[in-house]
Amino acid sequence: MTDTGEPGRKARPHAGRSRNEQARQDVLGGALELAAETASRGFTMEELAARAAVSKRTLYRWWSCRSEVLAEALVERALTVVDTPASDDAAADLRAYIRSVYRQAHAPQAAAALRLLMADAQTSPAAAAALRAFTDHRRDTCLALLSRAREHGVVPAGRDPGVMADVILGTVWYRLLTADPITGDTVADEILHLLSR
Amino acid sequence: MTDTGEPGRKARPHAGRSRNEQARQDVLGGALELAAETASRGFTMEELAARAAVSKRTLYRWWSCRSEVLAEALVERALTVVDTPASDDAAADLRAYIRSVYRQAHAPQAAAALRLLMADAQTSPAAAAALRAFTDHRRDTCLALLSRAREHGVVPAGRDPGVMADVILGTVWYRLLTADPITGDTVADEILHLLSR
Amino acid sequence: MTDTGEPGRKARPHAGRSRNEQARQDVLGGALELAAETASRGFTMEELAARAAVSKRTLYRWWSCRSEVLAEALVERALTVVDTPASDDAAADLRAYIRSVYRQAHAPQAAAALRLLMADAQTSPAAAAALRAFTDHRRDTCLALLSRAREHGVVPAGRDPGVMADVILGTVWYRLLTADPITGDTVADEILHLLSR
Amino acid sequence: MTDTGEPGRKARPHAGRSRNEQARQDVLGGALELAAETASRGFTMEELAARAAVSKRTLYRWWSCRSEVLAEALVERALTVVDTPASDDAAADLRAYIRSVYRQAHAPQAAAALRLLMADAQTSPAAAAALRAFTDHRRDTCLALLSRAREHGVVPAGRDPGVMADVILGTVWYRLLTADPITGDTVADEILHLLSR
DNA sequence: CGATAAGCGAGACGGTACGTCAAGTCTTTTT
DNA sequence: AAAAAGACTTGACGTACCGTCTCGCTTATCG
Repeated sequence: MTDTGEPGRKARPHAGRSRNEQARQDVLGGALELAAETASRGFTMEELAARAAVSKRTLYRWWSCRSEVLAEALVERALTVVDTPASDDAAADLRAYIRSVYRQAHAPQAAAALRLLMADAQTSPAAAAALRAFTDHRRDTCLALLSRAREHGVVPAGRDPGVMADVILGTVWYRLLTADPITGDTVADEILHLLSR
Repeated sequence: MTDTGEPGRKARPHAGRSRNEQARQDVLGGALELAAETASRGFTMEELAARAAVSKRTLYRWWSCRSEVLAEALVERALTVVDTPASDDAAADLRAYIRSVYRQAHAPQAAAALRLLMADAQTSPAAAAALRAFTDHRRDTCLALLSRAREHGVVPAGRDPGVMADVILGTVWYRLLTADPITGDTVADEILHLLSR
Repeated sequence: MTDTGEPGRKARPHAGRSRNEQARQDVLGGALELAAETASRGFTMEELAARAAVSKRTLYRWWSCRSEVLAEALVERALTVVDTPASDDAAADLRAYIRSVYRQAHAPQAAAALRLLMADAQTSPAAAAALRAFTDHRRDTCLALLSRAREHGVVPAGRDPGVMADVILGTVWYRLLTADPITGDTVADEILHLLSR
Repeated sequence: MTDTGEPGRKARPHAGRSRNEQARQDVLGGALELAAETASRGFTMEELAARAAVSKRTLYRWWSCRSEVLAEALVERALTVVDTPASDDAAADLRAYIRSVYRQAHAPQAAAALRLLMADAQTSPAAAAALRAFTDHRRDTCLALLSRAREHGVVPAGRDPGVMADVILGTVWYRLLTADPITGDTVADEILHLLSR
């Protein structure tokens, strides 16, 4: 192959076949779809391979376990992206954040994926690590918003911010895992009320 | 036939060999021990059968799945019993309850069993039902205490009691499932602070 | 223990409830029925207990295995009794005997029971012993008839009587075990022809 | 490859890992060994898997039941191949064939395998089919030899060839199944004598 | 007649093997 | 090198039947 007109020069001249991006997308999308479709029983790696029309070998070449696929899918599809606004109104920012977190627990695919991730985390250190990446990141965002909120007197200064973050995130996880439907923004606002002053 | 009170009725109060209570206890105890010992990976029904020196057939005769064993073990061993005091001091009662719930999340066997139960509940309707029995019961107790606390002005009247209960229980579940250690009564007291007034 | 001076004394010739003859008949009859009904797969002791409305305990109290039940059933129901005539005509006697043996292989219950017996005999010494009781007895009868037939010049004198008996019995067993239907007395007569002179 | 006549055809003659021939041989050999070693009780698929150092999954992937393994082993190892000579002497050919059949019933592995096959055939349609493949093939060979023998006046013309074949094969099966030892070629020759003229 | 002892149904029990399933690895061929 | 296809080991699954063992009758015989 002469490859005459390729301006973007590839540094490695000897690097074999390149990764199939389509297959990657099929796997990530398939994982989310399967998670939602098989919500009551979970899905297997074999099902995922079949759904994505990908060999098991390819699956395991790029991801070590189901949780890793789920984690990457959630990131890739921006399903766990929550608003982290930074307006002048610290109270409104915190409210928007909490609402965003609670709304996400509604989205079928994200909800199903998160539930599987949490389930796997209980019996697999690898899954626990994958889950931890989420929770830590989200907790940091929450703490930052709480910090600003405290500076502006939105939340009381004497309370432990870590506990407040756990209250915000723990309550939504609990509802998610026990399959309680959360309708509207009412619960999110109620939580904020409890933490305010 | 004399048997005046029950004409034509065959009493037959017993039939066949009676259930082996020792085996039952061995299974329930073994499940809790194994849950704690294999916390990072979970245990199988075969492991449990071997540990309890019981045949798989006997295991499945009485329990349909791991979750059912765990649920019964938690009840049998009173590991989920929390204080539900009813003194004159509604605030003290609520505090004692919350502390009790959080302390329980410390006990290695109860904690491990609850984590497995929650994990199974995500992929098995049967496990979800077994888990629900706990959460519903505990939530009811919590709501009753919150109700009294509200009457005595310990917690604000305007807030949704359901959300408050979810905050109390959700936060401890979240810490339990993400394997964060909770030391002392500080978190419990902090939660109560947030809900008070 | 006092019983000092009673060597070889039978303390109690009989005590306790006597055996239930009805149950015994139900088992023997049920075994033959089941053998015929489940000819293509065989039946289990549990099926037999259910069919005879008898407990497994009772089954195993009187018979050690399926083959023993079958053997007793065949004897009890006289299903393996073949004509052993002793008329003046040695040739007619032998013919009648062979026809009787071949006809028996037609009777559904006897045929099914014999096939199971032979199958069990291949993997169980106990069953092999039970089967041997039949084959030996039948072979003896056959040899006696052959001996008289030889004396009367019906069959040649130079041939080994043991082999002739095996030819007569082996051929019918072979047809039975390979599920080939044997219709009428033709095969029996053909066998006799081959052995005659 | 030019592949001129098949436009647009996906050749794809092979894909994926090829079957492990060593494992196959280990299974077939192990089956025969086990059959001979455990002649009095039979062997299980689990024993065979262990003996052949092969997983149960692989066993069941290629063979549906024990009988299928045995049948293939007998064919593969040529243990059921009998001489089918076609010399000028039709009598000698028939004699050689019968002797060959009877000698085979001596070989410990073949004998044990055939006994298990016959036993399974009584309680499993699949095994019956596997057995039938043997018996039919062998019967055809026998009938062909008998036909030639009849043409040359070795056996009488008036007799049913099917019955003669059953006599030859049935007698050896009967001796095999009732575990009677057959020594030397005497029985084979005796059978031939009975059928001759 | 009451004690003794065996028979009996029901069914729990420890075992062994069953045949299946998913996990994760490895090999072959094609791209 | 990556990929699809698929064979492979491992180990757990949940079930079936085995043969044994209570359990609480019932029923016959004998002291």
